Amino acid sequence: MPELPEVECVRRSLSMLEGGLVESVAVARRDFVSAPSERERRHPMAGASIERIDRLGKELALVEKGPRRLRMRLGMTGRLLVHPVAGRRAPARMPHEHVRWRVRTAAGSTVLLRSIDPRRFGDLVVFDSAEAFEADRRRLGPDALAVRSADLHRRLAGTRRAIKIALLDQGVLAGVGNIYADEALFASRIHPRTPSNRLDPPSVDRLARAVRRLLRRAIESGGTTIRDYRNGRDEPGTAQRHLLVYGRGGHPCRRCQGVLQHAFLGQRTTVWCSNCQQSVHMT
DNA sequence: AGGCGATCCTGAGGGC
DNA sequence: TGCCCTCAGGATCGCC
Repeated sequence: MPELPEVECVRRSLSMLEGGLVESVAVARRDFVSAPSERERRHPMAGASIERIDRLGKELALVEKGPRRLRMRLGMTGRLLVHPVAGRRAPARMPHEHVRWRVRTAAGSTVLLRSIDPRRFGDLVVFDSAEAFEADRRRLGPDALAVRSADLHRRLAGTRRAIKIALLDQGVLAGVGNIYADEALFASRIHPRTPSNRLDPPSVDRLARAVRRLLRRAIESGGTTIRDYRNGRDEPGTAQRHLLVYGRGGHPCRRCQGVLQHAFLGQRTTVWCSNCQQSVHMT
């Protein structure tokens, strides 16, 4: 469920971990973790000296001052929560808490990082080398927050798939999900069924600008919370207030007052305004 | 190549 | 109140 802005807000809320040391790890659900060895699967990132938490698209990575990398994907319902540990007693396991790390921070306090994911569409993957991690990351296209118009145009020129489908393909563009895809297409006045390779450079430029602006503003609002999303401090965001089309099928368009259309496209609910987004005429 | 369906799961919300 | 059905912010795989 979290898309790029939500994942970035989680990343920022984990900043106190940078420079910290992983003192212990407890895995409650081993099938939530993949790793190159059974030992690492049982104790992912044990003993790591944390260099930083980084992000590409919707994927986070815990990077140690050593060869290991932990890829963290939140799927639809994943959360990463950090909170201080007062005293020696560890808090009780939360429902669907699959892994917890005890971290001694650079500031000298002790915190708990917990991975919680009810639906388990997310996952945790340990890589034993920077090279293996980088190879995995090559699946992903450019980060949507900084995508260049010319780059996006080149990637869309090679496919006839509907633009809505292409935007959701993380190999084309990393970070856009169902909410921001619909919002960006509305903002740039592009019909979701438009074949990607039929978008001219000015249209792709409007789209790229809309994607960057919407994601940036959503981050500033702390992300979009429809139901589950919370950052690492368990705080919801407020970007849902700015949504113009997502979840509004059948309701009036904010721009022209016409009725917003909705249909399934690529197995995802897609909402658009057939008056404002006319780049393809329905047959 | 790409469209489609199934799959992995749990929980919230609506209708009756 | 309770039960059943539908839907959900994601990603992958196999089949045609």
